[in-house]
Amino acid sequence: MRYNQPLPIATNTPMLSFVEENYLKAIYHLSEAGKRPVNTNALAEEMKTAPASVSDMIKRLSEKRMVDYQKYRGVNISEKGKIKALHVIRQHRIWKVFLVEKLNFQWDQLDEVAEQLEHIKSPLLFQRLDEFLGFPKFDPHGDPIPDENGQLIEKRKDPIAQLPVGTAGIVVGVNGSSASFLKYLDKVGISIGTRLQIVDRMEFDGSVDITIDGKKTITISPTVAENILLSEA
Amino acid sequence: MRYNQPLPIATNTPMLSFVEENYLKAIYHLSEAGKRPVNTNALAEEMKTAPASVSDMIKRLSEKRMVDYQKYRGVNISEKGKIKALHVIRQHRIWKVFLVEKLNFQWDQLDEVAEQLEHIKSPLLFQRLDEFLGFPKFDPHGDPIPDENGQLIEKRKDPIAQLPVGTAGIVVGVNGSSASFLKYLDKVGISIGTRLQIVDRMEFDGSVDITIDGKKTITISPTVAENILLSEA
DNA sequence: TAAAATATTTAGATTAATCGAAATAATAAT
DNA sequence: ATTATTATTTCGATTAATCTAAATATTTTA
Repeated sequence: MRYNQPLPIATNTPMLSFVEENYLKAIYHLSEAGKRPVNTNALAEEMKTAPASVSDMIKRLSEKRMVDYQKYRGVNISEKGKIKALHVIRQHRIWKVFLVEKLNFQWDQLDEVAEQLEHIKSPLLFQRLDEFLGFPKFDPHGDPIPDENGQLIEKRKDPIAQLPVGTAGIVVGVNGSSASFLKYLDKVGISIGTRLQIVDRMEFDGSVDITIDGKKTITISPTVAENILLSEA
Repeated sequence: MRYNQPLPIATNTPMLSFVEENYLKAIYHLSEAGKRPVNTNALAEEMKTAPASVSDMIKRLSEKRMVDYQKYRGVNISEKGKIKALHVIRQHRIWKVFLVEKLNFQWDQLDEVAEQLEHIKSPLLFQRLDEFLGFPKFDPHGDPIPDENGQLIEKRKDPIAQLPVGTAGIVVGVNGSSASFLKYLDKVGISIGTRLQIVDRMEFDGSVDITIDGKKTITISPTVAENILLSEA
């Protein structure tokens, strides 16, 4: 079926269908995680589709030089494919920032919508949206947002619980997404981008005292400390 | 090809593909404009597709009870189809407001992107977006935004040039979209939602004096008066 | 009202994406 | 080094959307 998608703006990389983009994203993620060729079954699992479908699609992506593929040998993403994938990931993460910061979405409502929005074709839209959001570097899960060229400044992100007393950093994400946890963070004034400093740790239970934005100091439970991710800054 | 679209949230109206939605929108618009059955050729023209494709698609939409159709007799949108169409139109216009108000898009860059965004499936997204934008009633072209139920409060919108002296109203749109015209409007402080009053009209050339937001009064040329649309309020 | 012109539909093909079942290759186990 | 197991690919079909060319209707015009 034809997509009625607008024509490519800049045809440096050829236009891919939504589905092709999703495969590329999955291949990228799986090869980052597992390192070395992605096997058909894993991809089928990830894409919730039959292995036969994966074989078909991989063949087509290979013809488009988006992946390197040899029969029975699994698939590796190509340089072109990587750029494409990072492009989609960039758009996905930018939308997530928008949904959380501007529309007050909760963590667990994000992906369903972002997975649709990420495929919108409009460089202008993303430039403007990026600007509107203040050029965010991390999405609400603390994952880094690649730049237009697919450059991705990977920074360590560690739970407060694993950092030494004295460490200062920016909140770049949280683990989990329970509504009550997010409400708690909201109440104490912590969100993505908030600057925290670890001022003390109680040895007997792992509670931590933190200073928020250099203003008030509060004590957080070990569980909370485990679930707030900081990045040096 | 399958869409990988998310499953329908509320399955009161069945899930339609992007393309089906676009046809419905076109049928709705054409039947509003021309009144009475939409003929195949007109639809083919509107959809930039072959008449044969239109026949095929109409048959499918008819099976889904989205249109009433009899061979060689043209097609009428059904009640179900109308609701669907208005839904898409609502989403299109809400996005347009967002693009102009938040991302500073120009009038002529709007439709290309809005036509992609309008098909996103997420009631929550549109609730929140609507709220974020302050529940706008008109899009940047002055077209009314249907509510969630497809109710559409049609209001007259007339060029200033055609309204009598003394009339007050809200700017609900503009004709045309030249960059320089928009820049001019911006300079004099007129945008969607601005309240204007017509205080005088020069008979010899049709220039009009208007008061902007009850504050300053300026004179606009007949051309400008022709291209600013007011709605009573 | 019959012929000419126009509009619409059918028929047969094509492409993207999918699937299940059968065939084949690779890997693990004896 | 065979055999058994598992992974992967091929084959044949299906669905949505499209197309061109040919066949029918409808409408217009003489």
